[in-house]
Amino acid sequence: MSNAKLPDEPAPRMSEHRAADAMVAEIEQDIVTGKLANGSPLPPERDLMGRFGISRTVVREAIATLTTRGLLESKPRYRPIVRSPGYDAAFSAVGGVVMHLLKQNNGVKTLYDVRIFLEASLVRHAALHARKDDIVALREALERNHAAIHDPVEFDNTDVAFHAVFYAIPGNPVFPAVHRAFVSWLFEHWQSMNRSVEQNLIYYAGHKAIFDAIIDRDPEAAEKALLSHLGEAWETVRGTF
Amino acid sequence: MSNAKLPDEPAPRMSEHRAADAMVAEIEQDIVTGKLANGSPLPPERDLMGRFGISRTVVREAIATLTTRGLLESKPRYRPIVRSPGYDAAFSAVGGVVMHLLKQNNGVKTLYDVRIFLEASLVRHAALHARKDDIVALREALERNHAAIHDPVEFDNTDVAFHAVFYAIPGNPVFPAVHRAFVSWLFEHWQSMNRSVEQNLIYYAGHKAIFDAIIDRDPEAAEKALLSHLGEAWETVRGTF
DNA sequence: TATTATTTTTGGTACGACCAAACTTTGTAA
DNA sequence: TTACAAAGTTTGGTCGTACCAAAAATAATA
Repeated sequence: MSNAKLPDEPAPRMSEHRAADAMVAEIEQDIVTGKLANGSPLPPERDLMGRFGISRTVVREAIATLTTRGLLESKPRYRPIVRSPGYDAAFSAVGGVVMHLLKQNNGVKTLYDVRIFLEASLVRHAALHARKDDIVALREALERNHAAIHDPVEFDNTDVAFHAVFYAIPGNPVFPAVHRAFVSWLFEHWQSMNRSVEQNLIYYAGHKAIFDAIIDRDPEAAEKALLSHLGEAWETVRGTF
Repeated sequence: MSNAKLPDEPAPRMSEHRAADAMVAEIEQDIVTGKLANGSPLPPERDLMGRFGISRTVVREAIATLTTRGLLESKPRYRPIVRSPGYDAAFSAVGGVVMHLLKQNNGVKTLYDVRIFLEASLVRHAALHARKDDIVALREALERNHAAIHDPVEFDNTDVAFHAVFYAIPGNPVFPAVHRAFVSWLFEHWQSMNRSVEQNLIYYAGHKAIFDAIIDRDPEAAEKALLSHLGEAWETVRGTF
């Protein structure tokens, strides 16, 4: 809430100053300007403390800050890796909180409902605005899904991939990122359930119904099919937590 | 040298272990179980280091971790405040990354488009499913907006409040949180522009058109009105960055 | 009782040190 | 010459101590 401090010049404010801010700001610049290439490791902490004239304590704090901002990716014993900010980074930053939210009352259902709402809008959008290549992508995804009906693992993958197409159609990079976030948050909750072939057939039928409605350019039917499909899916997994 | 030999842990398990993890896990528990009440301050760092048998360095690192997870809210010179995880916390956790994303190519437009997409779906939903009290809330928000046409600051507030109603109608706590996030991310980019009364009249007319469509239970008209309204708004602010 | 001065607490930062894991270089055998 | 293992060198993780200044708490005063 009140911690939205923009990286502005610290001229007027003073008491709000943190020693790590200087390094954070500069490294931030180096990353967005490409001076620090994406994927490259951050210089050693001992170098940084020399470069900025700060103690290692502060260097490490700065690194922590940059990590939470998604500009660095740091693993336990390794050098932090530079990451240019992206939409996926944004969502992965919330992973920690979301885990708690999912555990509390109706947390999973609440998030699943959001997914339903969004995806219903997306299929409606697809029915209205999907272009030829979008349709092709959908058809191919559907066929791959059909071909994997007897392969539990692959069916899940093609299932996710089919839905992913809808998130890609608007052409806005936020939606695919949202989808990946949904998958990573929700899927693992019922990942272990053993799908039967009959189950897969039902799911595939759901996908097919959505696809057909898209072909027919019928947003109402598409939305209805999607709602039905996701409703079924929920019923089969609601007991797994 | 003369340092007393600390009892080496006889069970140094896997190498993936971080010293701060123990404290993070325990405090996490204390927060979700309410042992640490929401809004209360975290115990002093020096107490924590005694309680967990770790150095202050590690205590501070644990605090940083808990902060990024949205379980603590720490201001520069003050004690961290306990915050039970909520959907708003999730979004504020991404604030840092989003700032960067907004600065890059079309960042604001990309996010604004998402807002348009979502809000279009929300007004459509409202047209179809709004209940009496939802309509009442909308009407009251609209009236307050009308009454504030000559008050630039208050007009902005009532503007936001009117749109907020749509995010509240589905009854899913995620949507209001999304709305607040949108506002905090997008609004400040054009907050400073001086609205004229004529401008406000146009905006109010947009709100009114949406409201009327809701009353008519006409989702198509509602969506169209919303699109038109947000399109106008975009045109007036697109130059401010 | 309200205000202000004073003491104590506590977070922010610095230094220095040590360990163990990761990274390099070197040495040796095939 | 090459492959691989041993030895040496970074470098991140953690600890401990110390000091300062800003909060918080307490005492003094109008």
